[in-house]
Amino acid sequence: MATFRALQAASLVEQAYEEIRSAILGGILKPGSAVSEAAIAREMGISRGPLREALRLLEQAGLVVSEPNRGHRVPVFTEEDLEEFASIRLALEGLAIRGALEAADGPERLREIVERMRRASRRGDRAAAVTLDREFHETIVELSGHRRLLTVWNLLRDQIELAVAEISLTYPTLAGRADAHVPLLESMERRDLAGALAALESHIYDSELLQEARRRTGRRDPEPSGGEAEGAGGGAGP
Amino acid sequence: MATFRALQAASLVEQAYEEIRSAILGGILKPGSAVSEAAIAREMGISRGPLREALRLLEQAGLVVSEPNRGHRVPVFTEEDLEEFASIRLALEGLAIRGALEAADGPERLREIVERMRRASRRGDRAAAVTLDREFHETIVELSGHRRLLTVWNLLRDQIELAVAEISLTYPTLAGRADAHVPLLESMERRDLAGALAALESHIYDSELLQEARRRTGRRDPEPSGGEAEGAGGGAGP
DNA sequence: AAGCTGTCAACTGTCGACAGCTTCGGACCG
DNA sequence: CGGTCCGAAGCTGTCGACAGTTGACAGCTT
Repeated sequence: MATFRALQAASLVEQAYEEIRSAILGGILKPGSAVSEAAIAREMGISRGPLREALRLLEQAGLVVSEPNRGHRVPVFTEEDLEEFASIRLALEGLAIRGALEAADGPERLREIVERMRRASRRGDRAAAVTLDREFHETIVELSGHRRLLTVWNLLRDQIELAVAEISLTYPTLAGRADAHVPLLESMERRDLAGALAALESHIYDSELLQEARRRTGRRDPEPSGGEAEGAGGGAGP
Repeated sequence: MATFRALQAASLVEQAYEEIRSAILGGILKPGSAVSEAAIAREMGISRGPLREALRLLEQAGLVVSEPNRGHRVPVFTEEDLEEFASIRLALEGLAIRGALEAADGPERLREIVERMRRASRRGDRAAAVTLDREFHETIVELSGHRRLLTVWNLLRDQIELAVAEISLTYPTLAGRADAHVPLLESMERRDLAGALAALESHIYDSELLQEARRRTGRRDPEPSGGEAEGAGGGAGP
């Protein structure tokens, strides 16, 4: 068992990536605002080369958008984008749950996170609650042991977080955040795949935020006719 | 009616990206071989700056891997990786099918691709068959009208194609490629969601290639108990 | 006054050069 | 003869500078 993990001099590209990423997610760089190479490079005291590479990566991750010769900006997301992200999340996390159900210590780890989340929202620590929310879902993906899935999910995560942050600026309070995870958690503790998928779906699709967003845009819930929770549909598995 | 279409100077980064990408997918850069910045820059007659950016993008897309101060290489995939990709594909394309079923001209466009694929394999044009295979699945994703899904899928597509190309070097023939798409196509023509999902699952999971790969590694089919195709991905978006 | 054209500042796109790290091969020593 | 040390070569990581493009503004023409 290793005592120390390998240290690694983070390259300027990685450092710049992280710095800009957290500035965007932290709301320091506001949606729609320009992200100037030259200005940031000056501020960080590095040359533009590494910064350009970092920006290219951020662009591929969806945290900035760019126009040729016009520079980079923080993207502006709409409620429609949230719907798109929600459906992808549902597909990917649904896949993750299947794998996570086979991890012995899965429910235990998840329950602990929910507990911490509950404490955080009880003491009004909004930032911690958001972090724990992300950690909950990330843990499910990790528990699945699916390396590529984790990669893809990570790439989407930041983008989703940014979109949520933008939209949720208008709806300040998200009280029962922790409780929203309980049905999913309990299904997983029962090793109930179908139930967990259904719980995940309503957790993601029927979140306060999306509900509110739909209300604002005056759209109806998607698929009013089609079976919505057929979660464990075609049991045609081999 | 405009007479001229907008011109756009393709940046060296994009050109280099495309060039290297097709060299990797085309097998000119072999799995495991080094991808040297300096050498390629010399060959292309450009400086290393744009090339580095292109390589960073390729890295994020999974077409090259890099170690700090050690340079870049074409990754070597295993049969296990194929399983991972298959499950992600299934989740994402399952989501795509829901949206694609609402596109009026969907089945028509897909049927035409299958026809061309059939003709291609009849005349032994392997390259065309592979391209059409990819086009078939890409069309499904496009038909869904889900922009983010298309982005994510595109990012994975190259990686999957590379993995398949590497593994399939050992199994040269893939005869009935076109026919493998027929059950899925027919389910979609009947607007049968459950059937289409099941067909997609067996198309992806029971492909000749994966079967053979499993045989070689001596592993059993994954998840002998659980249903695999009820892909979470609930109500499709608008 | 309206529209077009010329100019300008700021920015991105690209380049060549230097510094540090890694690797490989040969010289040296036991 | 084998192991170790050292230096050269090649590579990546980074930098500062130059060229090309863009959008805005001022000035001219009709």
